[in-house]
Formats: sequence, structure tokens, C-alpha cells
Amino acid sequence: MIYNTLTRKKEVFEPLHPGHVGLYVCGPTVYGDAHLGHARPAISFDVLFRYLTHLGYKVRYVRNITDVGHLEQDADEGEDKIARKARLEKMEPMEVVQYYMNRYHENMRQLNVLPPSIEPMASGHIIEQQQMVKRILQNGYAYEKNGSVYFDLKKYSETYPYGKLSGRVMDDLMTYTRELEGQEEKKHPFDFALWKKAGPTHLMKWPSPWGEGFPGWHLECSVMSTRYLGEEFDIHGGGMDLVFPHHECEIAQSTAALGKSSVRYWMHNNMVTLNGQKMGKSLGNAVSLEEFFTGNHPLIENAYSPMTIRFFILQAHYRSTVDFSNPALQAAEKGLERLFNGMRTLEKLKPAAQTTGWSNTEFRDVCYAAMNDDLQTPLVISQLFEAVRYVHSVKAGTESITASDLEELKSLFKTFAIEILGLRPEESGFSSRLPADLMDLIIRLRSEARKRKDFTTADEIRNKLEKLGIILKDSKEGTEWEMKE
RNA sequence: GGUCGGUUUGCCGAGUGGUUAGGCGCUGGUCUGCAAAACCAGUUACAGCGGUUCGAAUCCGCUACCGACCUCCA
Repeated sequence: MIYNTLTRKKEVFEPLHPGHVGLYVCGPTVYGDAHLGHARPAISFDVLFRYLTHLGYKVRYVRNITDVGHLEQDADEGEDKIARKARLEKMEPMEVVQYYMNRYHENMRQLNVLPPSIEPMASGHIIEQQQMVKRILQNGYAYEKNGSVYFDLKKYSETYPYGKLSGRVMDDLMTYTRELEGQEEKKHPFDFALWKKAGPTHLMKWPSPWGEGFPGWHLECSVMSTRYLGEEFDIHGGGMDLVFPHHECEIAQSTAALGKSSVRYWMHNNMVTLNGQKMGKSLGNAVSLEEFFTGNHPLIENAYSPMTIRFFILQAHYRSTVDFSNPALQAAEKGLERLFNGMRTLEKLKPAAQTTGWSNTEFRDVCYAAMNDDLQTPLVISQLFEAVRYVHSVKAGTESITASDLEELKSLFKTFAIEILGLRPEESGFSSRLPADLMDLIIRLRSEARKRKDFTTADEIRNKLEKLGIILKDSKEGTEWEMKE
């Protein structure tokens, strides 16, 4: 059962083709480092992807990379975001794209977000986008003006309900119109560009029947989703801020071109706030994932591991806003530590003749029920903690468990914590500067031993470390260490 | 102004009308050379007002406050 933004209700999920699921999620525009806001949909839909796969569906998960389009400002002032950044840094547009895409992928890997099945790029689908523009023109829902093609919303709304996803009414849009510069070409202010004429200084442009230009804001998702998932497919996901206008325009384009809106279930994750405030570049509080992982940002008190971020996000339901703050993250860090600690204890548990006070069946049923009810990951996590408490009780001797129940419990942990929620113990709780701090501690203790003339201890430390591949170098200034090559 | 969502215990954060979400923190106890971890016990709230109901944090209405979107945004 999943919540469908279109109907604003939870609906039973039934795939179009039994056993197969087509999933499309709006990916990042690669003109800057990924921030916290990018982690939310990536993780939320990663869990959906993992869970559907776990249930036995063959899932084709498409997540795009936006590397063209997306005007910076209004129409003719507009400059491609990628192109703008490229000019600023004197790089080739594709160089910028590659650079930030690599960094995005690295961040996703750290968060244990599985790579999608297909990761199409907008620049690789210019032909297809032009074809869709042609179809929309042929069907009479678009018009050409000075080398640009615009979507005719007025015409469209006479036949189809524009605004059905976001709950917007066409008349209201007509009434509440903001005066923007450079809108003269459009018949109506809310018409949006399908194809935009490129100026002479524009870096990324392609030839088309309407002249040199580039595709409009919303076209790539309509094109690439149907290209890889079919004209009708199961789930389209993305951030709530994309509901209007992005996804509304997608629906309009697909409907105008194909006669149907393509998507059966719309899923939207809620926003991330930082200390109760919306995160945004203009507010100066956009913290990149890199900065979270290293703790290198004024608003961040210490480094938070990628798993802490993932765990924290999953502790809230994906349709609720989640507020990042240092106390909340520190609490999550400790909670995650407790969870992993419990999992390690579980591995070492000794079985007994009987199981007291625990039901694997109930544990499993509650977890599945939670996941089936619109991905209630917080409830699954609370169940995991219940299990952790039981595990520790067995360790402490107040409870006991049989060998077969123990094996099943291990398997359930593996399924829910690792496989479905994607929590990865090995990277937990270690900040990137931990090794340095550890070495400082060891060196300090050894220095004290040397001062006491306790050279036995000091030499033992140095020799043992050398066997571990760490060389200590004593000098007048102090002791330095390095890794043996 | 329009559309939508939220207001839960010290903090974060779930909640399908009746029975303890969970985590962090705090208090007391057990264990321990000390500490940590762990275990046991305690910390039981639902913005305000009205309504429906045998019974509401949960449904309905109003009020207050907060937020998102309406412009690129995950």
C-alpha cells in the first residue's frame, strides 16, 4: 500500500505488469555538490527499490541526471545552469557535469544507496525530446514562436484537467499572475517552454527544426521515463517541491503527446529543514553531504557518518518533514550505535533449550505490515530496537532463545536492517578523523611512558604498531606517525 | 492572496477511536577494580475551544501558531 499524491490516499499497489515494477525518480541537476536535500529522495526511494526487490518484483529503477535545460531565471535572461557554472569556472559544460556527477555517485555510495538500473542523461536524449515536441505540436497543444516552442496550457486545459496533481485550478492561475520580464512570446504566462531558442553565447545547444536551441525544463523526465518504462508505468517519485510545476507539466506533456498521463502512482518525499529552517542556497544554510561527513561547516558541530544520516532520515516517515539539528543527529548517532551493538551481540549469542518472551513471527509480521503500509520505516526501526533489547537480555541471562529461533532472528535482522533499510554496520560510528585521534591518544600514552623511563612499554607500543603497518618517528619536536607503504 | 501539510512527553520522532511506538536525555537500582556497555525500574504527552461517540492524540468544525509550494529547487 502506497500513498498516491494524485488521489491523496493510500492505495493498494498493483503493478501494471504482474511481477514487474517500473520506477522513475527525479535525480539531481549536476551543477553543484549534493546536499542534504538530495539525500532524502535518494534514500527514500532506495528503500522502496530495495523493498520491492525483496518482495520478488523485478524492478527497473530509472533515475535521471539533469545535465541540460533548467533555466536559471526567466525566459530570455535565462542561461543554462550548467553553462553558467561552466563559464564561471572556465570548464567545459560536460566537464562540470562529469565532475559533479562523480561526486554525487560517491556520496550515494557512502549512503549505501544502490545505483539505479538506468541512469539516463538529458543531453543523451535530445532527439527523443525533439520528437516529443513534434508530437505535441502535431496534436495542437503547442505553438512555435521565434525559434522556441511553448506548451499551450489554455488549449490543454479545455480538454484535460491541468493541476490535478497539485490541486491547482486553472482559473486561479489565470487570476494570480506574477508580472515577469520576457514573457511576451508566450500566449499565457503559465505556458512553459518545450524547446528554447539559444542565444549566440549559449554553450549547450543543438540543431532542431525550430533552430538552434535546447530542451525545456520539464521535457526530459516525460521523455526518458516513457522511453525506458513504457508509455504507461507504475511509480514516479521525487521531492514534494517538484509537484508543481515540474510534475504537473510532465503530466500535461505526456498527456498532450501520448493521450495519457503515463504515471499510475505518484510518490513524493517531504522536505528537509535545518534547525527548523528551510535549507536553501539563498539562505546560506545549504550544507552539502560532504560537509556533513567531515563536520566541516559552521552549523555542524561534528562529523556525522553517512550511516547516521541515512538512519536519521529513515527514523522519520518519508512524507513528514525532517529537521536536522546537532542534538537530533547526536541522538541518532547513539541510537544507531546501540542498534549495531545489538547486532554484533546477536552474532555471539548462545542458544538455550527454550525461547522466553519473544516471538519472531510477531516481529516479522509487524515489520512487514509497517513496510506494506506506505513504507513506515520508523516503525520497523522501533521493532529492531525491541529486538535489540531482547538480544541484550539474552546476553545478560534474563531471557533465553533456542538455536532455531536464534538463526531466524539473525536472518530477520539481516533482511530488515541490512537488506531493506540498507544500514551498513562497517561504516558506522567512525568519523573520518577517528584514526588520527586514536593515534594522538596512543602517542600521548607512549610519551608519558617514555617520560617515566618505562621503555619496555614504549618499545612494545612502537613494535606492535610497526607490525600493524604504522611507523613511529621520534624527534625533538615530538612523535610523528605514518603508514608503511 | 491561493493550494496543501503540520502543531505529540526535556529533545527527536511514530501513531490504524479503547490497551507501553522507538531513540536520545534524565532519575534510581543491578553488574563492574574504576569507567563504559548491558540489564531492571521510573520519567506517559498529545496547541486551544466546541462537536460526534459509551469512549478521541486519532473523526468533524472553529481559533491560534508554524511550515511547504505558487520562481530554479530534492
